[in-house]
Amino acid sequence: MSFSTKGEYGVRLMVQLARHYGSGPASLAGIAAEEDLPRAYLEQLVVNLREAGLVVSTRGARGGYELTRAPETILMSEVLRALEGPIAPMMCATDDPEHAITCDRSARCTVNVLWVRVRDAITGALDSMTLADLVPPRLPTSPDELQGATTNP
Amino acid sequence: MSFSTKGEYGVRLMVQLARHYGSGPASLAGIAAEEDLPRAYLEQLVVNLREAGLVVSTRGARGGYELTRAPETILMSEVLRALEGPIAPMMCATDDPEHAITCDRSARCTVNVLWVRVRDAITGALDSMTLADLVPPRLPTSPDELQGATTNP
DNA sequence: ATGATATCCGACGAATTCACTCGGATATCG
DNA sequence: CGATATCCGAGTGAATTCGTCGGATATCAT
Repeated sequence: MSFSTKGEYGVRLMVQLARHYGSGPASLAGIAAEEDLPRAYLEQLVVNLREAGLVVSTRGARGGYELTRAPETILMSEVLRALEGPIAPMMCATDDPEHAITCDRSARCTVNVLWVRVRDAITGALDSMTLADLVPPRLPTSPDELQGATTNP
Repeated sequence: MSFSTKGEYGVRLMVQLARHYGSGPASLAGIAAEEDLPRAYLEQLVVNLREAGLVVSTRGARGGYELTRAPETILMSEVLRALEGPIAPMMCATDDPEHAITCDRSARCTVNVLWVRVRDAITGALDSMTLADLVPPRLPTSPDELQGATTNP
């Protein structure tokens, strides 16, 4: 019962992109270095994020990835769905109406309600957080930050 | 992001034991037949349930397994912890204080709060349900059920 | 006592998934 | 042109999952 590294690394990747939000594209090589993650593996993860429309890429030198929306508007449920597929603690309780599989036991199956409740609990928690909630706050101790940074813009 | 068949089969096994609760031990062979599950595999799962003190076994002919407590008092969180180990969507957010592993990134890691919230959501959902909630209600349509069964005992 | 029924226990194995790596094609900036 | 990136498909070693199998032990019924 756990998320894979796809979810873990992907979320950390997205947090980094959130930090760079508004300052042009960030390269995977840079993020891989900052987070100490395998670059080639991130390359695979980011495909899902791009296909989900959460990030856009610009190719070539000085290229990279950036968020398509402000971090405050990106729900963690969206991120994890993109990375790990539909949220479903059991195949008979999937999030995705497309992949909904009614098991042959559906009639007499009383266990289903358990998985549905667990699923709803998970999606509820993920819906309640945005990427912005995971971005580490800028420490106001550094003098050069007092220039443009304001706590109440 | 899903539970394994260990969790699925184990819960179904426990539901069957809940149905037989009070009528002596139920054999794995019988349950495997009722639920259409591989008997030899159930044998492995039930070890965890026994070690967790949720069931007791009686060996020999007419033996089997039975719940150690009433279904109403058995939380689903207990069942799934016995079957799948500590509830932890990520290793840095485990349920079990023994296995608590503070990752080396703990200081600067802002993502941890996400997994903790997800974990708490899951455990909350599992804590809110007991085995009794998953036992299919007896249908009152059968005449011979009207004898001893009452909706308000 | 004997045989049928069960749990108990360890080992084994096939299939799948995980967590990557590698090589090269394509696009863009300076 | 050349450095820097994304893009894309394929491959791989290790681990996990999902079982199976064989036999030892314990108990009940006859």
